[in-house]
Amino acid sequence: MAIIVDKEQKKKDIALGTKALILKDGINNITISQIAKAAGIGKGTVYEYFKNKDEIVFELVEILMQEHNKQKEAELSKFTSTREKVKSFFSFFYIDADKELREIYKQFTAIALSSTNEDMLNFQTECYFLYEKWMEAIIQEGIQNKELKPEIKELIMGIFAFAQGAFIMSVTTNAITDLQQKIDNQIDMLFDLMEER
Amino acid sequence: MAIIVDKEQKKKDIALGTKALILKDGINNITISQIAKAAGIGKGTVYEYFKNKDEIVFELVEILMQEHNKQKEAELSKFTSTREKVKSFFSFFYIDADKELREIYKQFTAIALSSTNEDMLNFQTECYFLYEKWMEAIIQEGIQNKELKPEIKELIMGIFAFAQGAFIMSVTTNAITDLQQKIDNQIDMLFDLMEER
DNA sequence: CTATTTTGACCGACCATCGTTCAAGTATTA
DNA sequence: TAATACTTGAACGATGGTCGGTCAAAATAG
Repeated sequence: MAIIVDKEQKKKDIALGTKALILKDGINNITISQIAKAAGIGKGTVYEYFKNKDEIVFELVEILMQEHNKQKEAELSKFTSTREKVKSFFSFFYIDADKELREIYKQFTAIALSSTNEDMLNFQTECYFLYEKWMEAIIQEGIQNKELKPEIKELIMGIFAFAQGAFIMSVTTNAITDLQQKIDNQIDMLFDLMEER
Repeated sequence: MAIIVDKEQKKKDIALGTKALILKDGINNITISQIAKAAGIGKGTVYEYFKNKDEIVFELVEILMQEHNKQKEAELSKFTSTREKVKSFFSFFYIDADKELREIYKQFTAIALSSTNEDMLNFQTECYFLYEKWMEAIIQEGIQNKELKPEIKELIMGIFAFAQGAFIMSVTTNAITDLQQKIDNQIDMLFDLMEER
């Protein structure tokens, strides 16, 4: 036997090594050669770890999302009011701290829309269910405290799609100038309707 | 001077000539040569009318959207209840009749997310404001009839983003099985909350 | 009316680039 | 040394995009 490299770790290293480049120019505007150079490996080696350029963005999203999820989980526990928890949850779409992940996520969404990839589908599905679970727990708390009417559940789940859509619109149109205001406002309206008084 | 062709018309002809191919294989999986062949012109001629492949999808979206908007405008006037009008408005995202436009729209969204193009941004912005205008008119009617509370306005505007987001999710995850049910349900919930009784 | 020139449309051979492959090479361990 | 694991960049093939040239219609000149 000879060297055994940790394939998963090396994938991560390569992806992270090209992160800056992908953020700056977008995956469609950079070449495999540039990627190899940025990651400090040979062109052929890239193909030992990734089938194509798109998969590198996928790997990056997975890494950064996982990190993000950890932070978010900690963050959520800091808030006491249900409303603030929900707002904090969706802050991903506008806070400056998540700017990089957001850009990668944008590029990843473009990829997901134009190719069909089982792994990507499964990843996105898992994310969806994870977030749904979180949100359910948050809401449940509010309902048990008698802060909220039980009917809020499905409405709040709709905020997932709303926030995603608003984000896409903010990128693809000039019509949405203040995404945070848009999202927070929607959450406030729903909570105002659903608060037990 | 020599022959003068209607450039705009020819652009449309070329785009429509490749529609089937783009629907079948996706713009990323076909070559300019294939496009030229499908449109019955030489490869060089494609570049007389389009800067690149993406612009052909853009042209197609413009053509089909315009057509779609005409039909939708007529369709909307057929419904009497505000709720049905709103539901009909968003049926674009699931009805079988709009399947083709939806596929083109999907590919176009991927393009819009990965490149920045002034013209595309403006087009999407115009669409957004047009639909907003329509929706405002529909809602206004309901408010004046005393069917609806005035507060519904902003909530319904949120449905735009919701529907867009739910559509994206239905394509990029396995979590959304019945998009129509999801959209209709959200509309029903909002209307139930906002109906004057 | 005919010949000549001008012009716009059209085209496909050509070029440069880039994704992908693979045979050769290097490093490590037994 | 030999076997194994991994790396690599030259080479290949495909494709997006360019460009010089052709053609036919229209304008103009004679």
